[in-house]
Amino acid sequence: MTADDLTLFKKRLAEHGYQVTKAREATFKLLVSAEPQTIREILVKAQGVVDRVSVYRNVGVFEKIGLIHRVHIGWKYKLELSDEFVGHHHHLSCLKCGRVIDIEDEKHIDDFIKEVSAKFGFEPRRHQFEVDGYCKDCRS
Amino acid sequence: MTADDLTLFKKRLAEHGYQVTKAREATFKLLVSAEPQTIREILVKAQGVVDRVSVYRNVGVFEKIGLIHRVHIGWKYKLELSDEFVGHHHHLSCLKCGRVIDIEDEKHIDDFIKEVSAKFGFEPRRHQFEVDGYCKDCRS
DNA sequence: TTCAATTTGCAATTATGTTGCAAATTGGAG
DNA sequence: CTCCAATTTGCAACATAATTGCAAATTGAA
Repeated sequence: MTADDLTLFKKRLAEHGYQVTKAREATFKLLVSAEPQTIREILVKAQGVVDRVSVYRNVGVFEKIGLIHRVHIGWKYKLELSDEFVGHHHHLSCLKCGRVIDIEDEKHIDDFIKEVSAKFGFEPRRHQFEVDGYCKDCRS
Repeated sequence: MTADDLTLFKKRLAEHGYQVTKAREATFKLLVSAEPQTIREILVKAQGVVDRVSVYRNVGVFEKIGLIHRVHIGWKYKLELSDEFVGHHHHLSCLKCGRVIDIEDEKHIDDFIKEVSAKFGFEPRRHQFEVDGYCKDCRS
């Protein structure tokens, strides 16, 4: 993670009236260390450093202020940094090996969202797109 | 639900070597009664009729043989009948009132999946697309 | 440095999902 | 229709995930 990421992180917390604490900084760094990852993976890494409960609570805070979001990959959800850190993208998720491939697209998806939102008078805020299947190495 | 739906349901169970039981039929009817809905909502309705454990087990069976699938709406997952019952579609989900609007699209999404799958040698099996935002009545 | 407000960690609780097993149900053979 | 092996059910117990109350510690602003 870059120094800028950390600065932005602190800025966002302050903007929303949250304090910058050791637990929050540590938890954020765990989130950045690999992604997307499950809450379970984060809890394991947090062992002895940040309490389970604080991890849950702060992940909740981070989500609320838009620092991270949940992506549903297969059954479980994983946590991922928000677009301002990693850029907007979607996922190809391998059903066999679990590999996640980031994909970009603004044309198809955004066009579609605009079109359908206009049709229903809907005001879109977030979207998620995910494709499950078999990656190059796992297809038989 | 139509009589045809029930017939198809029984046919699919038989095809996969599963018995048609009262618990399964009751659970399927609960699934059809509203959708998409959370497992929790189904468990409440199943009170005194079908045991928790059997609901979980049969929902698992239904998923496995493709009668239903999970859709991730906001945080939670909901259960929805598969395409052969309700047709392939996606969702606009209201962050305020929870309303779910079904939307159709084959052009944008399918084109994009084809394009990106070819690029990465990926073999797509399922996909999910969801837009969260505010519906006509809830936008301020 | 001081202090009110926020946040943390712990213990306890609730929610969600799973497993083993005896009893009941199902569906096919006769 | 009756019988029976195989499947399925419901119960109790267990496992895992997430939340809550509260005293003690930390934070940041004066």
